[in-house]
This record gives sequence, structure tokens and C-alpha cells, in this order.
Amino acid sequence: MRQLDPRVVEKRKRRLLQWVIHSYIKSSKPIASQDISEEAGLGLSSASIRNLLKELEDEGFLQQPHTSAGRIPTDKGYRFYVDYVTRLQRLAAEEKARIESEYASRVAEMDNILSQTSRLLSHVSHSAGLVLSPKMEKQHLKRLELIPLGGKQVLAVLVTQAGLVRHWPINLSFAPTASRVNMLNRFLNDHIQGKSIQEVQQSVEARIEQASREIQELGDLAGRLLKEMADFAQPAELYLDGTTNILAHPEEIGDPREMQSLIRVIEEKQALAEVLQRIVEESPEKGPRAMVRIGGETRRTELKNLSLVAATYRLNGEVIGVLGILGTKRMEYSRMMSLVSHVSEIVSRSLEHWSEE
Amino acid sequence: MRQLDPRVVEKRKRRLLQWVIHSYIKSSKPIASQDISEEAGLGLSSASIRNLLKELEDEGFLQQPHTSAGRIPTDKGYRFYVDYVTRLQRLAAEEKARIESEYASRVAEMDNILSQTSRLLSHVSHSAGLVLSPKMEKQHLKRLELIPLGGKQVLAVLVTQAGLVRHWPINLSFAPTASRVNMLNRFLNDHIQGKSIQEVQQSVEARIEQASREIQELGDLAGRLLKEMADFAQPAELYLDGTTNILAHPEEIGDPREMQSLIRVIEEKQALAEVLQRIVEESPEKGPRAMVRIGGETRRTELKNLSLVAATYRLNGEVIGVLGILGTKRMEYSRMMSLVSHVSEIVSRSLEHWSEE
DNA sequence: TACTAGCACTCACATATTTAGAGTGCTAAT
DNA sequence: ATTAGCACTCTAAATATGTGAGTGCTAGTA
Repeated sequence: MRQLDPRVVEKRKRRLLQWVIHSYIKSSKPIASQDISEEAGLGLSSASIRNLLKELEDEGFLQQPHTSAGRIPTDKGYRFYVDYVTRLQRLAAEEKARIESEYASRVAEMDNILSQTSRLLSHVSHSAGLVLSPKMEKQHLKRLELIPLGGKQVLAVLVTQAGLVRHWPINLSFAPTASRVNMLNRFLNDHIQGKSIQEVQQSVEARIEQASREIQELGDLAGRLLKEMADFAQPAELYLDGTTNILAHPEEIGDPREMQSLIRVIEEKQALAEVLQRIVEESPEKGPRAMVRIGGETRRTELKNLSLVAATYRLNGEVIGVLGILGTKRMEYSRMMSLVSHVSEIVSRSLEHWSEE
Repeated sequence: MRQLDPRVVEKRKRRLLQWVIHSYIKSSKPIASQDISEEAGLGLSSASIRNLLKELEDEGFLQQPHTSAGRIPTDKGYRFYVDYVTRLQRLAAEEKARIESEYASRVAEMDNILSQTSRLLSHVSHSAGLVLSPKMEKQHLKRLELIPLGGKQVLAVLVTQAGLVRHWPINLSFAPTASRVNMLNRFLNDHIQGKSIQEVQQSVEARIEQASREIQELGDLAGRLLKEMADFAQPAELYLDGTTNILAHPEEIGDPREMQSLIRVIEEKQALAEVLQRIVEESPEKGPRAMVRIGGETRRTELKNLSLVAATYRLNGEVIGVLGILGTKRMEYSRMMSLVSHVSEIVSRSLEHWSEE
């Protein structure tokens, strides 16, 4: 037999690797050379397959749980697999319908969309669903209103252009009259419109100086308001649902000690939020294409047994947050990537819709 | 030896049962007659203890996992134990301090208090923490304000006397002027103050009839507002945190199939919310005394492996919600009861504080 | 009558021992 | 370049064996 083109050989190896990982994801059992020979349709005997598997193992794509077991993917293997999964899986019609209807029914404000989205993702994926809200401080303000609650109390309500709403109570040292509050509202809204919180903090402070010469208490209140606003604006919120889905299959988690570590990951949203925040910041504006972080790729050992599928969502073309799912490494990447990017698309659209109107 | 007073005998039996259950909770191992004889200080030999244990088993308080094992409590046993635990355990000083500081630092609105509380309960108890919010429809209104967002959008913000805040967006068919919105705000607030949502729905509708003759669109808006308000007001919200704590110890959960059922419980907040809602409704006004539901006592088979420790919280003397923890049956009831009733007390106090000011 | 010592018995659990077979790596043949 | 064939390794399941924990019961004692 004459020598084969090396490119053909390489291509075959890739197909093999694909097939192995795909089967492993479906069956959760190590894949043996014989199965491949019989089912993969490569037209090679198990012995030849074994040779190829050996090579793939040496190259770090596969590994054996023990000497006489089939192969399972390494992180590098999964990575290869994911990078070559170009054809995203079509979502089942019913799932698609469900997703659409979820958003069609109630295009409420952003907060609702985000928390609903995280729940939705978790249900459809049977993994944990997560959504990182936009950072408040980067948001541009639409409206800041004080609502008098009687007595010395007022409620501050802040609405951003994206449709995020935050509210917090303020106890004053005096009982403001309705007209005072009105005046302050007008003053504030005249000056904050379209600015970010950071900007407001600076630009308004100067104006207050000036205004407070006229009306003493008004200045006090406004100053205080701004200070608390800053306090409040800090964290990007992480909506996380369905974490128990990850723990649902103890057999997936070899070591029971792993369990503990998984739980720690989940309970400490902080760390997760940071990983996600980094994604937002590093993300190019390009599209809703889902990205995948496999096991240790996040550099966080806590996540070494999990994979993250995430996509950013945008408002006015700008990336403002990220959403996705978190599950075991042995997940249906193709389907999850479809799901996540589809949802991110819808969320972006909903937000545009909201902020235009 | 002359015959013993039967009352003395009974008392001793109770003490024995207490001791057994207490030790089991601490050690998580079935309790043997010998251990009791040596450590419980009853001054009886293991043989005598065995006789007593037999009786207690016949009476349904204890059971054996298998023939030659020690005893563990039945639900009935736990019930007995809990009913006789009158002396609540003092919380550790540091925990107490932590709890206090948590509330001292930020007496924000009710929504915040509730979600923070559920997190707190979960952390301190190492179980799931839960808080059922008051039913919106029963709440009395303090304020209902429309905030114009520019264009045809307004944001409705509703504040109840208890300090619950809800907000939702409304898309109008026309762009309202600032003065129109002002007018409507005044109109609404004049008529809703102190009424419950249910009442408002009825009493205001009549007034709108009248008012809308004067200003057409105003009536439209108000009507729409009230309708959406009703939609919105339906569910009592359930804050649930730290559910993974329950799953943290797989060894506690004998059967891995149990795991699945546990997860289902947790994911379906609905069922849990109903159980809690019933507690609110059946609860007498009396005090913050913690109540305990052991295993199947809730009549819900999903909960048969868990116990619930809960206490109601009040506003102006009226029971408006419930909070507590959910964990395995083998929990430190005494400590949990202290914790829950203490927290319920603080929450009630915080709410009073808020609504007075 | 109230309690206890003592013993036979049961059963889970831990520890070997065996067996079966799954799957490999290598070699020799094509 | 590929494959048949075989020796080898290692797991997982099945079986055997021993040990000790803990009981129930009986007969005996204060």
C-alpha cells in the first residue's frame, strides 16, 4: 500500500478524537477501541484505533482512568472538541418555544429579566444558570427620584438607562415638605440625566455647593444621597439558580471530598462573580457567540471539575453583562452553546426594546 | 426491694429517651445500651437499659436500623424530644454578636432585611435558611408613585407600610407631561393611603369613574395601573438560601435516590412556600416561639427526611410572615430554636422600628 | 419485685480471595 | 499501513471469612 498523505492522517485523527469525546459525553463511560472500530465508521480495526489512541494520549488529549480502561478526554481534549464544534445544535422546538414565550409574556424591567433568565437557563440546561448584572457604576442614569414616605423618611429610587432599578430608604433629620422634595427632584434630574454614577458624583458636587447656599437642608440631603448612592452602586449582582442540579448526580463526582469543594464554589458567589466580571471586561464587542471555560482554564482550582458556558449581552452595542450556565465538564457543549448564545441574543434584544421605547 | 412509684419509673424513661436522642444528634451513630449505662448516669446496667429501650421501641419512640444495632429516634421520638426541650440553648456570644451587628449596620427596607435574614440563617445554622415575605395583597399601602421615564414610559413604585417596595414599568399609549403625572400621583396617594390592595381595587375604581370624566387619559392610566398592580401582588415571596448545606453531607442521606427527592424539594419553592404560608395563617398571635415540624409532620412526603424550625415575625402585633431553617432531622433543635426565635424577634423589632419612624 | 450477669444469637462491616472480562500494548503476519 | 492474535494488567463483582457490636432472653440475686 502506498504511503498516505499526512494531512489525511491528521484529519482522521481529529475525527477520531471528536467521536471519542462525543461518545463519552453521551455515555459517561470510558470509550474502548473496539466500540470505536465498530461504531465510528472509520473503517479501521480496533488495533489500529489503539495506535491512534495512544498517540492522542501522548499528545495530551485523552487519558485512561486506569490501565485497562477506555479513554476519557482531558481538559485539553474537551478544549479541542469545543473549538471544533462549529455547528451549533438546534434547540428542540419545544424548548425554543418555551424560551420565546418566557420573554414574550413579560418584558418587565431589567432586574426581572435578569433573574428570570437565570432561572430559565438553569431549567433548560439542567445545570446551574447564572447571570451577572451590569455594574451599576458604569450605568448611565435616567432618573433619580425621591418619594416622601411621611415623617422624616424618603425613598430614593434610581433608574438607569438600561432599565435597572435600585431603591433604598433614607432617614432625614427633618420632615421635608412635598414642595421641597419636588424641588430637589427637579434639581437632581436636571443634572444627572445621561451621566454615569461616577460622573454625577463629581459634577453634581460642585453644583450642590452652589445650590446649598440657597437652601441649606436641600444641600445636606443631596450630598447624603450621593454618598449613599455610591455605597450602593458597588457590586455587580450575580443571579445564580439551580445550583443543586450540579450536585444531582453524585456518581459524576468521584470523590465525596469533591462535593465539599463544589459546595464551597457555589456558596461563594463572590469568586464566581469575579470570573464572570473578567469575561465581561475582556470580551470584544463581537457577537453573542458563546465562550467556554473548561475545568482549570479559569485558573481557579475550585472550578477544576466544572465547565462554564457563557455569552455576553449588550445594550446599544456595548457589552454590559454576561450570562451562562455552569455544569460538569461532561456536558453537551454544543447544545449548551446554542442555548446560551440564543438566550443572550434574546436578552440583548429585550433590553434594546426596553431602552428605546 | 419494694415496689417503685410508677411515676418515678416513667420519669426515668423520659430522661433515658432524652439522653438517647441527644447523643444521637451529637454523634450521628446509633446509641447502644452499654454507652447509656456508662455515660448517662442513670445508675442502671446495660441489661436494664435494654429492657427500657425495648419498651420505648414498642411505644414507637425509637427504632433499630438493623437487629444488632443501637437505637435511633423515630419521628415520634424527635417530637417528644423537641416538646420537652424547654430550655433553649444560649447562642454562642460570637454568633449573637454577629447577628446583632448584621441588623444594626443596615436597617434598610424590608426587602433587604428579608433576603439578608435568609442568608444569615443559613450561615449560622449550616442548614438552608428561609424567609417567607408578607403577602402583598394583605399589606397596607403607604405610597404609590409614578416616575416618568421619558417618552411613553413610567415606572410605578409601590411602598407598603411595612416597608416592602415593588416596582414595575408601564408603557403608555401617550407621552404624559410632568404635570399630568404629578396630578395623578396626588390623586392616587390621596386615595390609597393606609388601604390594602384589595380595598384599593374596589374603592378607587368608583372614584376613577368620576375623575375620568374630567381627564380622560388619566382615568385610563389609573385603571391600568390598578389592574397590573393586582397581577403583581399575588405571590408571597420565598427567600431561600444555603440549600446546598443540606446536601453537604451525603453520608447523612442514606439512599442516593433520596438525594434526588431532596433536590426536587429545594427546586420547587412553591411547595415549600405553601407549607410556610399555612404556618402563617394558622399561627396564633402569641410570641416568637419557634415551632418545629419533623419529617412527615408536614404531610408532605417530599419533606419526610427533613425538619423545619420556624417562627413567625410580626408587624404591629400582627403576624405577617415566617422565617426559619430547613435541615436534616438530626439537627441541634435546641440551638436552632433559639436561633430562629431570636432572629424572628429581631426582625420584628426592625420592622416596627422602620414603620414607626 | 427490680435489677443484673451471662450467654447465645444475629447481623453489619471489614478484610481477604477468587473469578471474569474488559481493554490494552506489543509482535508478527499481511 | 494495517491487522490478527495473544499475553498481560487491572477493575469490578462475587464469594468467603472473621470479628465485634449489640441485642434478647433466662436464670439468678438483693
